[in-house]
Amino acid sequence: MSMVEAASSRSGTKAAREPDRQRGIDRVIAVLEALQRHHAPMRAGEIARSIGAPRSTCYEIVNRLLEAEILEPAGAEGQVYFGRASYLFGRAYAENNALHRRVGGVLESLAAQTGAMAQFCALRGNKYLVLESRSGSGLFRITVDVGVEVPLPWTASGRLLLSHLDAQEIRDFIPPEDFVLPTGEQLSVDQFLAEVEAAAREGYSVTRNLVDIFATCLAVPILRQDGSVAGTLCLVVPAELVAEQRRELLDLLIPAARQLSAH
Amino acid sequence: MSMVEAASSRSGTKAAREPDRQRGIDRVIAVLEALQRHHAPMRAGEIARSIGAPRSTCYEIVNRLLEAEILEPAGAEGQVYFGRASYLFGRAYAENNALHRRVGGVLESLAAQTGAMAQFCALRGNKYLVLESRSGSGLFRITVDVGVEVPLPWTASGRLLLSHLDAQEIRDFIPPEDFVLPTGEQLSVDQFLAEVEAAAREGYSVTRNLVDIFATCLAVPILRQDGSVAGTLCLVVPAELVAEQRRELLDLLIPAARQLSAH
DNA sequence: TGATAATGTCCGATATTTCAGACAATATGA
DNA sequence: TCATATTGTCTGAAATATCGGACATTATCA
Repeated sequence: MSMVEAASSRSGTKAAREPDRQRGIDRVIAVLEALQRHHAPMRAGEIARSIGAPRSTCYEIVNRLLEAEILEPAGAEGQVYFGRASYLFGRAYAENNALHRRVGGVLESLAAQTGAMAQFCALRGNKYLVLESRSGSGLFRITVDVGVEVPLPWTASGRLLLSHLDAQEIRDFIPPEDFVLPTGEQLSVDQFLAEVEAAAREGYSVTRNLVDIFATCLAVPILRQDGSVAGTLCLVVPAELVAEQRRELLDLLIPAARQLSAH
Repeated sequence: MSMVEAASSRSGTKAAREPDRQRGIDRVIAVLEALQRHHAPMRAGEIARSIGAPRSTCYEIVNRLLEAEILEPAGAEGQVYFGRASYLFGRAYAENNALHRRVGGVLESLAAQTGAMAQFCALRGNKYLVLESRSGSGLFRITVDVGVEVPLPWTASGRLLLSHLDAQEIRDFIPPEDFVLPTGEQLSVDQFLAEVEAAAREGYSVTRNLVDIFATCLAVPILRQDGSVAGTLCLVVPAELVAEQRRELLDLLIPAARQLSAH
């Protein structure tokens, strides 16, 4: 229920107009999520359009959030974006969350040892999300901005993050358009399901040339105490890998993820 | 106690009239600020007490914020703290804010060059706040957690952050109890005002043994285009400094702050 | 240049939300 | 053991914040 609601509020630009009038707190959350999705400063009017709220309401809310420094002016023409208070809330989260705290160091050492981009990823709604990343030493870098949502079928991690669902649930969970890769190619649902199953069996997932032309992505799950997947560690390398290189990287990645998993 | 805490919640704003009923959005903000001040997970009931809100209202709001992942469960006994969404909002701020982005690198190089703790600080309400810090190489480290509010008279930066106020305004601005140093010693208001004036004249401020027994703190202002103080850069060293050492550190600090100031 | 579309602010009515208090279920302590 | 305090959940009703729309300004563009 809440999942569906949250998912639709995140993905749906023009969600069905359910009640005539929405709760204030929901509007506040919608404003913040809209800004995060847009990933750049917006004007109050734009935000109102994007969340389907009356302009007057949106101005009211934005102004109050500005006062609290949760938002701040950003840009010369009345745009707003996240403010200092938001920053401090985020720091507080990172400091307090044991997993997150440990992830930083692990990513750093992975990036240093492999020269690749190392990332910590998780599920959010029905999308994949990079929560933390460290770039390797390589000249060419493959980056996904932290906080940007990406369709699950586009990523190696996506094959690991669905282990709590069965085949039918996965079909229902992922919107059909997400099976169209950024290259324009259509990924077959059956193939994806097979890959999800294989990933669960093997305990890792490797994909090639999915998002970018020349990139291999290796992902392994970080597990909670109950065995469910809390997130993934993943390495992105701008190259084909021979079997031996692949093994080497997995031999670094798997212990790293085990170290982060609840014992 | 709860009233005191609630009233002090952001000093200056519209503290005056408290109607028996508060806006939902204000309650949301109060909840988030209470958690940030407390700097640790809290239960819904505790939060209610700390912000002076009815318990039922507080539960309602906390539950909605949990759904949005702005808060998340933290601790075995129903405590909550900032969640993943808060983290992403904070990252978004840090990525978008030009000053903040540049500060990271500058602090790093200051910490590396001096071996001291380097911090980026600003004014928030009538308190001093560390927004970013990098620790030096030294064995003994002097740290203030990011996001913790500290009375202005306790810090070197505090002498620089008040340049927009005149003497009388400063007297009104800073609560009397803030002139009691953590050592228990009472700082005279006149002396503080003299130091503020000196800091403005010199363009830097150095304090000794204010917060901790063996620490010298050097701070210089980062200026906005209009000449007002946007924040400070500061170095904390666990030692007395002879004039020459002091000069050396200032010669690193001052250009660093100029580099960050709007040209 | 005039016509059209946005922007930011303000207002009154009413649908929604806050609040107080009751409640059962636990925790705490004498 | 009983008495007392605390927790999390619900409820109805009063109070207010949301909403639609109007209003001047300011952009945009034919």
